[in-house]
Amino acid sequence: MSGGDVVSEYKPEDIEIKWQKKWKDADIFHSEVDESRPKFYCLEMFPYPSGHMHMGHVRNYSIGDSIARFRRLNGFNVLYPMGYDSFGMPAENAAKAVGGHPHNVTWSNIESIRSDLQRMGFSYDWRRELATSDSTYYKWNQWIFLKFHEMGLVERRIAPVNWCDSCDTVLANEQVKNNRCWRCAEEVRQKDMAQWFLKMTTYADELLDSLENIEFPENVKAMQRNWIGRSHGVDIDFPIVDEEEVIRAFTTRPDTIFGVTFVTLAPEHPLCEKLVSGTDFEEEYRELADECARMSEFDRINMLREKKGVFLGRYATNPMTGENVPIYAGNFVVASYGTGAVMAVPGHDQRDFDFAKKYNIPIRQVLSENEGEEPKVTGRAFEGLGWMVNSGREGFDGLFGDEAKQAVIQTLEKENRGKGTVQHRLKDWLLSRQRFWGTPIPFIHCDSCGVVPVPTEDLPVELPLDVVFTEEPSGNPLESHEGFLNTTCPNCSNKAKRETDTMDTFYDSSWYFLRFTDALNDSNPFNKVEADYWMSDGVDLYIGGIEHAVMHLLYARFFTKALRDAGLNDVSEPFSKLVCQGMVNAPTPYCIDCNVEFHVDFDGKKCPTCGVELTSRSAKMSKSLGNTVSPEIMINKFGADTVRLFILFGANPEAGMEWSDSALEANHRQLHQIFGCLKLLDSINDDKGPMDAWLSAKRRINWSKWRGAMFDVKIRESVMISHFDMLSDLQWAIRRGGISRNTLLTHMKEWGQMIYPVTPHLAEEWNQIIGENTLLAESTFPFADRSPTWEELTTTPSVGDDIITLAAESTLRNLIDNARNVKGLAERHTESTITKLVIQTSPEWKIKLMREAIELHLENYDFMKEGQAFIQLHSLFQDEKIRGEVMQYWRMLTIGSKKSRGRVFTLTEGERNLIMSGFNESKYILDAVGFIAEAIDVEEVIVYAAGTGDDIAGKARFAIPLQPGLAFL
RNA sequence: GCAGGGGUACCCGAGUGGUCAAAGGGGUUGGGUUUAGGUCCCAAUGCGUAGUGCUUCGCAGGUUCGAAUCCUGUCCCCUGCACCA
Repeated sequence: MSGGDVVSEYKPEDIEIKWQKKWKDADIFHSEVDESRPKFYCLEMFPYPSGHMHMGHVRNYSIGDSIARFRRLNGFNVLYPMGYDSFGMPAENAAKAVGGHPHNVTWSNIESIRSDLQRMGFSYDWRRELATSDSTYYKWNQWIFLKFHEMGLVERRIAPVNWCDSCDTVLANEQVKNNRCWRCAEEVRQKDMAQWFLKMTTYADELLDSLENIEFPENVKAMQRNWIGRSHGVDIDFPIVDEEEVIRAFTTRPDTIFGVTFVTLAPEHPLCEKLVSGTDFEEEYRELADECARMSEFDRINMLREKKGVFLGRYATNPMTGENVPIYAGNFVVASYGTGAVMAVPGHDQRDFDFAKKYNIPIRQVLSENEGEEPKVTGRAFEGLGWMVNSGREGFDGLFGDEAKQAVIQTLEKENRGKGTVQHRLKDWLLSRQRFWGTPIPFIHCDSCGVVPVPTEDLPVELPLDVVFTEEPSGNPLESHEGFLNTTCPNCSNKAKRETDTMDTFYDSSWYFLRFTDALNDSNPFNKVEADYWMSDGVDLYIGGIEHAVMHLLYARFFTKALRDAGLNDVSEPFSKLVCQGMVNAPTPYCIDCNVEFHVDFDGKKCPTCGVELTSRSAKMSKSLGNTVSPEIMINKFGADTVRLFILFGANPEAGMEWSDSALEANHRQLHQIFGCLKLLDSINDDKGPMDAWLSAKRRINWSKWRGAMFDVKIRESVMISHFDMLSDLQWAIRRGGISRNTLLTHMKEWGQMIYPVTPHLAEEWNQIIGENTLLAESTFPFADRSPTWEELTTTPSVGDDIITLAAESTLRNLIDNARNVKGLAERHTESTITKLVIQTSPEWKIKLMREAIELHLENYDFMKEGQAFIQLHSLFQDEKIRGEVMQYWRMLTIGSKKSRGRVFTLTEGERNLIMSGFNESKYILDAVGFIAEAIDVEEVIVYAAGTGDDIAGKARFAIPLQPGLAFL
C-alpha cells in the first residue's frame, strides 16, 4: 500500500464521470452464464420512457444497483439488465399532438432516459438493453403469440368490451376503475366486438396455489388471491313451477339451502323477461330493469345502499325440500358473476336479510352458532359457519361447515339437481387493442380460409413507419394503411387483409425478464440454457411499484408457466423475491379543515375555500401539485452519489419517504466528511496507536452487521453503518488517542468496500487514493455467499475479544456522559468553580458478588425464590459493617426495582464478559484521565477503587462495577 | 363494507415484553476551530435531580412483578378490492 497522495477536495462531477468511463471501458458489468458461480438476477421494473427519469425511477434503480454491486462483491455472478417498456398510448398521443410518428417520439425519449440512467452510474449490462417497441423484440411477442395459439391458449370471440371514446380504444377490465378509463378518467361504455383473448383462466388454480411458495410481500399475495378469487361452490337447479326451465343458481354456501325463502335474478337475466312478459308484474319489472340499465356500473354500485327488487309473479322449487319460493329480480345481483341468479337465505346472508325485511319475506334460520342449540334471534343474519338445524330432512341436522356443505352437494349431485363447481373471479385476458403503437397481432383475415396465423418465417409483422399522425381522433391508423392492410393468404394465396388490432402492452412486459437472459438472440425468443441458468428459482430480487401488484405480476407469472408448458424454459415462477419500493413524497400545502392538498404555489398562503392558514403535509410527487423534484438538477448540484445516499438513507426500500432539501444537503456534507478522512493519510504515520484494538474490533463488527443487513435488503440499516457509524468510529478513535497507519489503512480499505454499493464513484476514487490497484467493481470479498451466523461470530475467538474491547470503551463513554450530567448538578450546589473530579470505582467485594450473580444467572438461577437465602448465608453478609449495603446491592443486582430488572439481567454480553475477564476498571480509566479531563472540562481527574482512598463526599456507595461513583470538587 | 399496512419526541424515522427517556438523521441552541466560510469538531435538545425519580410512543381499558412492544375496544391516515352469492 502506498497511500499518502495529495488529497484534493471532493468534487463529485469530476470523479463520477471518470469512474463511469473506467467501468464502461473495462466492460465490467457484462455477465455471462457461469455454472461455477452462484448467480444473482437483480431486476427492476423497466420504465415507460416518458421523457426524463423521475424520483420514483431514481429510488427504484438505486435500490437495485446497490444490491447488484453488493452481490458482485460477494462473488455472485450478477445479471443486471435494463430496457424500456416503450409501446403504449402516451407516445401515440404525443405523436398526434406534434404531427409526428410515435417511433420518433419514443426513441428520443429513450435517448434521454438512457443518458439519465448512465449519469446515475447504474451498473447495467448495457449490451442487453432492449425496447419493446423495437421489432427485434416484438417479433418474439408475435412468435410467442403463435405458440400460444398452437397450444389453444388464444381465442377470438365476440365480447362486450369496455370502450373509451376519448382514448378510442378498448380497455381490459383491469384497466377500468370505477367505470372510468384508468388513463384519461373518461367514462367507459360497453360495446360488442370481436376480440382476442388469452385463456389465462386455464392457469387460475396454479397461479393461486403456487403463491404459497414465493417470497412476495403478504399484501401483494393477498391482492392476487382476491383478484383470482377462487370460490368453491355448487350450481343448484331450481325448477320453475309450471315451466320447463330451471333457474341455475351458484352458491358457496350449500349448507344454508334449507333456509332458502326466495330466489333472486339479476335484472339482466334472460329468464326475467320470459317470466314476466305479458303479466301484471311486467311493468314494475321493466322499471327496475331500465333503472339498472341506465345506470353505469359505477353508479349502480354506489347507489346500492338501497337494495331493490320486484316479485316476478312466479315460484321456483327448492330442490332439497320441494318447497315453492317466490322469484324476484334484484338490483344487487351481478349478472356476470356465477350464474346471475342467487338462492336467497335471509337467515344467513345479510344482503338477503335486508331484502327480506324490506319485502316481508320469511326469514328462516337453519344454522346454529352453538352445537346442539337453537339459533339465536339477533336481528341480523348469522353468516359464519354453524351446525345445521331445522333441515326437515334426515341426515343433515348436526353437520357442521365443510361436512354440511359436502352432504348437500352430494345429495344434489346424486339427485341430478346440482353440481359442485369452482368459480374464479379471474377472467381471460382480453389483449387486443384498436391502437397503433403496439405489437401487431400476427393474423390474416381471408375470405375463404377465415382467420389464419402468419407463418413464423414471415415474422415480424412490422408497424409501418410511413404513417401520419394528426389530432383527429380517427381510430386506428392501421385500418387505413393500405400497405400494411393488404396481403395474401398464406393458405390459398388469395388477397387477404391483415389483422389491425395490436396487443395490450402488458403482453410486452410479461416475458421481458426472460428475454434479458439472452437479449441478443435472433433465432429464438431466448435460449433455454441461458434462461434456466439465470431464472432458476426466479429473478432473485425484483423491485418495483406496488401499483403493478396485480396485473403485471400476475400476467408475468402466467406467461412464465405457459412458456414452461411450451417447452421454452423449466422455470415456473418468474420472481422469487419481490420488493415494492415506497413512494417518494414531497411537502405540499394542505388545508386541515377542508382536507385538500394544494399546488406548491399556495405555500404559506391561506386556503382559498375556507381561509384557514395552510399547513404542510407529505404528498406523492405529482405534476398537478407541482411538488416534483428533478433528479437531473439535483445530480448537477450535488452529484449522483449524494442523490443515491439520500434516497437510500432516507428510508428502507418498502417505506414511503419524504423529499427534503436540507436532508439532501446534509447527506452531501456527509460525503464531504467521509472524503475528507483521506487527509488522515498525510498525518497518521505511527506504528502503533492506543486505539488500534478498539477501532479494529469496531470495524469487524460493523462489517458483519453491514453485510447481514445488505443481504436482507435492509439498505437503510446498512447505510447507517457504512456511511455514518464508520466515520464517527474513526473520529472517536483519533480523539481518544489515535491509531497506527496500518490500522488506518485496513480500516479505509474495508470502509471503501462498504461505501461502494451505495456511493460507488466516491468509493472507487477512495480506493485508488488509499493505494489499491484494482477496481472495486471487480473486487470480491474472500467469503462464501452468506453472512456468518451469530454463533459463528461469537465462537470465533477474535470476535469474543472484540466484544470485550468494545464493552470496555463504551463503559468509558457512559462514564463521560454520566459525569457531564452530574457535573451540571454539582455546579448548582457549589459556590466555587469545579476543577477536579474524583472517580471511585467499584470496591472489590461488589465485583466479586457481581461475578457470582452472573455465574448463577447463566445457570438460570431463580433469584426470586432462592436469592434471599443465598445472600444471607454469604460470607460478606456476616460483616455487620456492610451488611445493609450488601443486602441493598444484592437486590439491585438480582431483583431490580419496580420498573427495571436486576443488573445481572441488563448487562450486555460484552459487559458480562468484561467483568468475568477480570477487567481492571481503575486502570482503564486512569489511562484515559487526560481525555476525560478534557471531555468534561476539569483540570484534574483522580481515580481509585472505593475503599482504597478517602470517600470524597460519600460517593463511594454509588460505585458499582462499570458505574463508578463521581465527586466533583 | 372487506383485506393489507400504518399512527413513536419539533420533523423524518428505528425499536415489537425488562439492557428504553427510547438508535440514527434533520432542524434548533450553546461551545470550539478557522483570516473567513462551512463541505469542520464537540455538546445540549420531556421534566426533575450531586446521581438509581416522574411523565411520554394516536385514545380508552386490560394482561403482567414489569408494556412503545401482548390483548380488547375506539378514532384517524394510507393502499388495494368493492353488494362475489
